Amino acid sequence: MNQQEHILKHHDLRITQVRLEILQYFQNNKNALSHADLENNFAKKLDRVTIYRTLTSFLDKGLLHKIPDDSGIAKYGLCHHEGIEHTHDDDHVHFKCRKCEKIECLHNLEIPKLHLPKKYKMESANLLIEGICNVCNN
Amino acid sequence: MNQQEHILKHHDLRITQVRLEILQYFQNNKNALSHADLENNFAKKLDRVTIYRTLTSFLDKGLLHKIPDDSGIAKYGLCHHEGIEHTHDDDHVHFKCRKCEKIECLHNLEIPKLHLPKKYKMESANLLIEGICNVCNN
DNA sequence: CTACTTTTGCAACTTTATTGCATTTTAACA
DNA sequence: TGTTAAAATGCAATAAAGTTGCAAAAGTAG
Repeated sequence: MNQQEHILKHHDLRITQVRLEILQYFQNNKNALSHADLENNFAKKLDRVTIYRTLTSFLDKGLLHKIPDDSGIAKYGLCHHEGIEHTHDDDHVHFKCRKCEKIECLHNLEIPKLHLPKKYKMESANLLIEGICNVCNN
Repeated sequence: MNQQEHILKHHDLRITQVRLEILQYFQNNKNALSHADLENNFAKKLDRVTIYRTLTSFLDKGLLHKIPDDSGIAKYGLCHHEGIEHTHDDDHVHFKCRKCEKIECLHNLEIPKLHLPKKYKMESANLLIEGICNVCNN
């Protein structure tokens, strides 16, 4: 059983050709991907609906997370605890470049603690930073 | 000239019946609103397209801001410097309730400073916190 | 009031996402 | 390994979200 198969198994997902390919594509790509990105990449090869359903099941099983974005188009990124055991990391920092429009996860950054108003209970947090990324900043 | 008319004028927007009503609706509603929310509220009264275009022009003129959300549906909230002069506040903290699904702006909170990796330039930041809001937390 | 510009509503269309169902693939177990 | 039950896939149809072009109506400056 190779690495990807292991990851699927570990997330309680059946091992299928489609899932292996989509997982691989996410692994090869450090940026957040939308359904449209996948559809283009797998043009003719995979059905639109299959891609939607694969994204949904990856999401349900905690292999992917949704990335909040103000574009109005859902984007997804790998959760970075596929290796072996790890508690789920609910907090993410994402960076969206104003120039190239790409979104990436900044895994090494932590969201600072914050004091919420009374009776609010925080369960997760997502910080979206916009600006110019290291590639475009020359 | 009443308060709303003043706000429109101040944002370089023509004063029209449609805009006054939509602005009023945002003012009466402390939560983030989607196009669908407006469409329901103004059912039959306003055209879908007019609502889209009004949202867009409010956005362009800085009267509304988009709220990043992982639902894949664009949401909008009032920028809180309509009163008189004020520099544009690019940073927002939003709270989304897992129960009632409502999103609200937490105006009094500030996003803590963060140290970005080399060559990244930050221009704005949006923090989305999910959990249970004060109303649902009983 | 007039002339000009912007906004609105309608119709058509594109893009994004969902649902139902028949067929194929996966995985468990004899 | 072959058989079977359950889940995944592809296709067709449909729904929901967002956009474009154009003519009529409303707003604004002189």
